[in-house]
Amino acid sequence: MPELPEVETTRRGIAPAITGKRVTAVVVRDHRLRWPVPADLQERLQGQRCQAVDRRGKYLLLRFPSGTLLMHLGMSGSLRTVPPATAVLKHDHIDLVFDDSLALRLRDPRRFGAVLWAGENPSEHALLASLGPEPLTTDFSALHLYQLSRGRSAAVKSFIMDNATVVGVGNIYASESLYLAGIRPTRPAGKLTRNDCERLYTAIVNVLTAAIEQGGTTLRDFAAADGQPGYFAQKLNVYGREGEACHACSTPIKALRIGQRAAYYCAACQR
DNA sequence: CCCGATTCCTGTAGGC
DNA sequence: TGCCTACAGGAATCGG
Repeated sequence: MPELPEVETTRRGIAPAITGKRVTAVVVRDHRLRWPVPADLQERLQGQRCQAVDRRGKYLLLRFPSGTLLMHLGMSGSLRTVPPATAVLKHDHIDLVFDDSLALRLRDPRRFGAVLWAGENPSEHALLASLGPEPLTTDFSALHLYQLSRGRSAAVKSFIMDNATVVGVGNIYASESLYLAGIRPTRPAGKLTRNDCERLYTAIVNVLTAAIEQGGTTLRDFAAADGQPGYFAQKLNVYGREGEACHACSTPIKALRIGQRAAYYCAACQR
């Protein structure tokens, strides 16, 4: 399930492989993603050189002279760099072929991902315009969490998973961050103290940073551009560990549903 | 504005 | 073994 660390791992994998290379072919085998893949992708990209691969939240931004290609991995998407002749498997929906020698191949079984053309000012694109701060930059802070949460009754877990609060925190890292911060996921966001927000801020930054260092979390589908899994799953404290012992106090981890999503926490360590 | 529920999709796991 | 159902979740969208 690609969250920020998985998308960043993907970015780091594909950027050196395609930056500076020219698109020689675009193959769209299935245009039915979250939104239809633009029919004019080939003519927009043909002959264009990829200038950079950036990331905004969980979106990858492939920069070309004529504009930016937005890619989102949804929940089951992955990007690999493969020789163009590599056998196509089920769910391999799109190839961007570079210099006739390398294909950037999008695989997405559940098709929740997106590939969209954003033009020359992608930050003005509707999908990017209202995103909150990047968690690993100085745009994000404890004060931001504190101020934005005032008067909010939603559970803090829903609050930090909202991309308007901060980008990149999905279901796994939300539970992990709240565990590290010692905060129950059900707490109304508006009841967080300044100190809570300090600990939550630090926890989010630390957990995302550590996950990137491990190449992300592979539970089932996720793989980096070279096909390798991420190893952060070995470091999870609460996610998916219902009934297992808390690493700190041995209390069995509890699970519940918040906003139709599984949440995991230690009732002893988190208040 | 805010918030919770619904929706999209397919593979997998669990129950019987 | 096979069939059925529930569940996984990013995030837009909708209804209250």
